[in-house]
Amino acid sequence: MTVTSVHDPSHREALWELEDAFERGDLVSLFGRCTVSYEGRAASDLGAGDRLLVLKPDGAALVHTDEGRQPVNWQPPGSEHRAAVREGRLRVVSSRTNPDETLTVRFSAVEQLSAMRVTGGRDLELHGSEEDLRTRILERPDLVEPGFEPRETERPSGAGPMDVFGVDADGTPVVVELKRRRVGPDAVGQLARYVRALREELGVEGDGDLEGEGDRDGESAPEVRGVLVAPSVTDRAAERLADRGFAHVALEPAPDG
Amino acid sequence: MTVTSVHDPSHREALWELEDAFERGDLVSLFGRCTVSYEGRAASDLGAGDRLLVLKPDGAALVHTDEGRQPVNWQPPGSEHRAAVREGRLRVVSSRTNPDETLTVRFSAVEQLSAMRVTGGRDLELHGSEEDLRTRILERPDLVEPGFEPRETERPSGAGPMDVFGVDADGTPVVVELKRRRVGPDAVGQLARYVRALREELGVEGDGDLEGEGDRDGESAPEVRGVLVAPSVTDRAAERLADRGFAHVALEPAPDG
DNA sequence: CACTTCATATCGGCG
DNA sequence: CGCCGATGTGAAGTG
Repeated sequence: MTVTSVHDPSHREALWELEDAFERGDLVSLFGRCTVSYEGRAASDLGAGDRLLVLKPDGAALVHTDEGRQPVNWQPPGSEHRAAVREGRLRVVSSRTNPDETLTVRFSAVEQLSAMRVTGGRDLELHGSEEDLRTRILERPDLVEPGFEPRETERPSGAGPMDVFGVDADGTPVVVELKRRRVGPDAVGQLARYVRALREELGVEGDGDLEGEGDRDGESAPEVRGVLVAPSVTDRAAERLADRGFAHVALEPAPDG
Repeated sequence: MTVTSVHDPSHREALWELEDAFERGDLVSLFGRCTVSYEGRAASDLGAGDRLLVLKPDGAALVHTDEGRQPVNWQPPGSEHRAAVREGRLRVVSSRTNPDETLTVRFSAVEQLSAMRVTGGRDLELHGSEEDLRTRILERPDLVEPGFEPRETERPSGAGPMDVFGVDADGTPVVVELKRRRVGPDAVGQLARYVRALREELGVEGDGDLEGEGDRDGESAPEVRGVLVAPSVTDRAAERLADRGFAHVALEPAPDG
């Protein structure tokens, strides 16, 4: 039997089933009327109501209401689950250290408890990620611009690793920042940090990070260029790109949108 | 009866129960052997295995394995759930528009199905958020620095609303950026954007965003100051704060850690 | 709607 | 274990 299920169990029955399930390493689903409290990185309290509590053998705990993709309360993997009957209620506690945090669920009534043996694949094949975008660019560098030559991915810098480093048709160093979706100003800031770090590393004067310094329009170009590759950018991001003298290349992770 | 539960149902039985549950607006929990595919913002495939599928009346769908806080696949609230029996399997499809995306779960065998009527509170009382940190500072501005006077929260600027705007003991404008936990360089970039926008708005020359311009050490101070309030900062963030001439104030959302 | 920012973000990779 | 950045991030607030 891969699933054990009890309907409207007493707290004692529920406790036995829970402890057996923990022992077996089963995935547990508990539904009933409960209150929830959390203390750790923050603190929270949730009044009485019907919720679905999922306890995973890796230590994860999820409290779900009838709304939202996110659990209303949770505990990350690596926690330890314990159960007991106290003051006429079934108490389930999940806690961990580093950081210290504890989730406590107190059931006044359990309406359904299921313990399930889980087997089978967990490996998800995902397509359309930033890595796909990088692969696409390495295979067809001209999509960034004619004459672009990638030299290195994850190239280290004083500001962290840059997505793609290369040179343009003139041999000028180019820092490329990749985003799989439409981006805001933060991505431009990220690109700017890498460009700045590389300018310092190469001892390039550049024209700095400020707009309107006056020596960009015309002949003097920055000696390290920044290119943001993303499907699209917000207006604010576009302004900031212009300020910094960076380019935007509209490109999706996959050939079609 | 607030919970309907069936063990090892036939696909037909499961389908009836599912359709009834959708009709009633119940929360559904389905466990069994299945494959999962998604297509939308990205695309993914997941081979056969035992998983827990949760279907919420608000349109959210969650596929959970025995590991991780996050569902291995999901569909956001606002989606529409449909079920059918096709090719000897129970097929559950959840889809939405804007963006167009579809989650498909195909069960070769359903081992447990529960439909649960959910009532009761969803309102979580949370403490320790950034808003708590703001409240703390507004009540005790001296925690930022002696003589600090908050003037406005969420003050608009060309770079978006700043957390707290005020003046220091000398009457110099101060932009305060709040973070509830330890921060990296991105937070400094965010603060820098606000400071810069305010300098432009006030027509202040300032000393720019670049370090080493030479006119900071000594008499000439920036005419708009930036202060980052957070429990702690990373080394890289500290460097960047120093570059920009910004201050860090170590403070937690709540009086104790 | 789009844009921006917060989150008990979670998660993975690297040093 | 801390730092850093990606995520089909999600969710809230605002214009």
